[in-house]
Amino acid sequence: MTKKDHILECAEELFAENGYDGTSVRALAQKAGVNIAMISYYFGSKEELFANLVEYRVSVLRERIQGIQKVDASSMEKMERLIDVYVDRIFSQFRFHRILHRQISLQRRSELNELIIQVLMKNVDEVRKLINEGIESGEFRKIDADLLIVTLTGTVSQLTLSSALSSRIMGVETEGCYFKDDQVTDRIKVYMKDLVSQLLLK
Amino acid sequence: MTKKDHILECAEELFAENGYDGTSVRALAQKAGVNIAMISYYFGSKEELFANLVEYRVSVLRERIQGIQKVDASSMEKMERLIDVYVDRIFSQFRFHRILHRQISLQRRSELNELIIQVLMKNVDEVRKLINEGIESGEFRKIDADLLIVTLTGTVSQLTLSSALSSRIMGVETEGCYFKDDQVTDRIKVYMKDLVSQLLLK
DNA sequence: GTTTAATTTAAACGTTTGTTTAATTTTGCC
DNA sequence: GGCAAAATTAAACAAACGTTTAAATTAAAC
Repeated sequence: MTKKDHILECAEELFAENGYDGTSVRALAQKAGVNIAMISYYFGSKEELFANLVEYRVSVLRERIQGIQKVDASSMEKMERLIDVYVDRIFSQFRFHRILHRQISLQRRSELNELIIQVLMKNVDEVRKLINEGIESGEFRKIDADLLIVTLTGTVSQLTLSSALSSRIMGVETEGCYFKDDQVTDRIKVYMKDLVSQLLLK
Repeated sequence: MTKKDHILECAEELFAENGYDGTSVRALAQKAGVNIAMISYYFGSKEELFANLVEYRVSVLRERIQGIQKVDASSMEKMERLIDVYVDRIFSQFRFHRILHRQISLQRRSELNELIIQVLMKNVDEVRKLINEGIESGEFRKIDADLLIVTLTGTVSQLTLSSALSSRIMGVETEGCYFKDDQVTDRIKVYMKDLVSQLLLK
């Protein structure tokens, strides 16, 4: 891992903990064990570092979902596979996911936010296609596919973003974080698969 | 409205837009049209102002839900009423809701975060009681009530927090914000009622 | 081994931050 | 009207911010 990547990893951790504005360049340099000038040297500015972090992570975002589409299976089987992939992926990159959604939760419109939304919408379109195919083939009942996507992403986002609250709701102790507890992630997957089958199957 | 309240309203707006760390005391004073020293004069510090804002808003949080419990109705009717109340309430205070969840999405544990979670958990407990009563009476099928709550709050949070994304998903133009569009809120309520009935009824 | 470029450093840059001061104006009360 | 309390002001505070500089060190190339 290059030093540049190391700085990005540290930035990811600090941004997730304290937010973008709450993280100073000095604190980042100290955590990464580099001189403060190295941030400007590598990235130009703090904001460019952030943009770099987004690009650093989103490149793998879409491929997984597209992989599901290609498999020859029923729409419900695809949906279940989607849930496995989605939950695993978000949970394994929960820090980045947290930063991403904290950023777009700011109302101010920036180019960075536009970029983030564009990337996420590509994934949304993939999922919507999957749901609508199920509806058109008659396998699924008619449902507001848009809002179902909001529910699926919203549920997972709630679990990752507000983990301090969610762990209390679920009654699981969160030494470290529950994302890495297989028992908990299984519980979430089982629940979400039950959710989509109840909502989609006739 | 007192001047103090006026400052809190302005703070709510700025915090929702730029985040807590992203909002300077000077910018707040300017928006509120008061001298910068008035913030310290009224609240002591920026952080105390934030705590004051939380208390300013959460006092009405619980009463509405508790009101539903007292009505003599079926569990499903209560759930539907809950959705109406919850969606209306969050949407009417979407700025505050945004600030609240942005705050607890920070991993650092502060007394303020503990306070927020405690308040929110009281509401969670009310809803869980409602669901579990329906299950015990046999009206509802057995379901992971904890995660259903995560889904309900997560869906609404996704709609309010990431409104720029959600509006794109739903395909609604968001001149101003869609929270005030009755047609959209109705669509959301209809969807959520369908969701709970599909998930809870046998 | 010398030279050139890349990397790293300590120090300082000018702003902006949250907060405080001390003087001034406004308000309410007798 | 006079007086004490409350409200408001402009100015300044030290500290922290993101960024830049120019010198020192390391690495690579010939």
